[in-house]
Amino acid sequence: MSETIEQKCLSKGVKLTDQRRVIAQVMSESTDHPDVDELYNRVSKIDSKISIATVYRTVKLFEESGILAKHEFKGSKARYEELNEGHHDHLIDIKTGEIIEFVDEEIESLQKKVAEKHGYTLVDHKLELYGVKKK
Amino acid sequence: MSETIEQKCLSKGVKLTDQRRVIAQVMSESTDHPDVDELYNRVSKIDSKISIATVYRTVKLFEESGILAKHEFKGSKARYEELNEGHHDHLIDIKTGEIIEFVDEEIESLQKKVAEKHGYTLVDHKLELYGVKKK
DNA sequence: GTAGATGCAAAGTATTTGCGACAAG
DNA sequence: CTTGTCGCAAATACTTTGCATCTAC
Repeated sequence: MSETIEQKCLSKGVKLTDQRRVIAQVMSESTDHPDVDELYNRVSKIDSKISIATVYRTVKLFEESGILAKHEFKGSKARYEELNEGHHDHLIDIKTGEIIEFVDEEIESLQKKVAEKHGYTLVDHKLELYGVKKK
Repeated sequence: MSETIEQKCLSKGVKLTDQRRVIAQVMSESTDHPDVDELYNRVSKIDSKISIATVYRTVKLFEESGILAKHEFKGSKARYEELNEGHHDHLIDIKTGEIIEFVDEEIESLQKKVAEKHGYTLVDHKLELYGVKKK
């Protein structure tokens, strides 16, 4: 098991409050990719006094601190997931909305190569595959 | 030179109006990837009576008809570009916002392979590279 | 002639922010 | 103590929509 979100906050100098601890806990326990509304719902069950403004402020802060990753999949709201060492991309089922995570080293290295070819150093990338389940 | 947007509308059964013709013309002449506001500005210079609601309605219609492609690059507004046969992905300069188009067949086929491996048929994908210019 | 398009302003979403009260370090 | 955070409600940004009118086919 790697560092918890709380530990990451400490090591990155992000002040911990009760609200942030609850949000961190909920994100850690989420295996899906909740949007802010959904996250707010889950957080509210633990502490109903936390406002949605705080949830917005916190996910933004965590994102800027490299603790959470924000995804804006096709035409839907922003969704978040915990960022761990293992980078991965997403395959989205366009029928069900299910999200599958995957890693493909070959694609990763080709991306770097493409950027280099155009005189750029690759800093970040986004790869989303949209598909339908084969019968 | 390939089909104009007007021709595409005709072949796809999209009714042509003066407003749509102006929007089509502006998009054809744009070599960048304008957002709705910018498109509205350009369109207004030709016909100042066209409303922004019509611009929104038209880009949506054109997108659904496969005439325009909508992109939602990191944290910015939706941007549009004309869709031609040649599919391509984007390399975005994170310093200047400049957008470079590229095609890499190898990555394309690997994407299909990844989807297949997970039991999916690839329907669509999004690949964005973010980089900084090398000195 | 009729179904669909337009302009306008009002209504929706998603997200951010000003401010006074409050809490972490 | 002091700086940053919180909750609240209002504000903002982007996009959609109801309705009366108009237009392409």
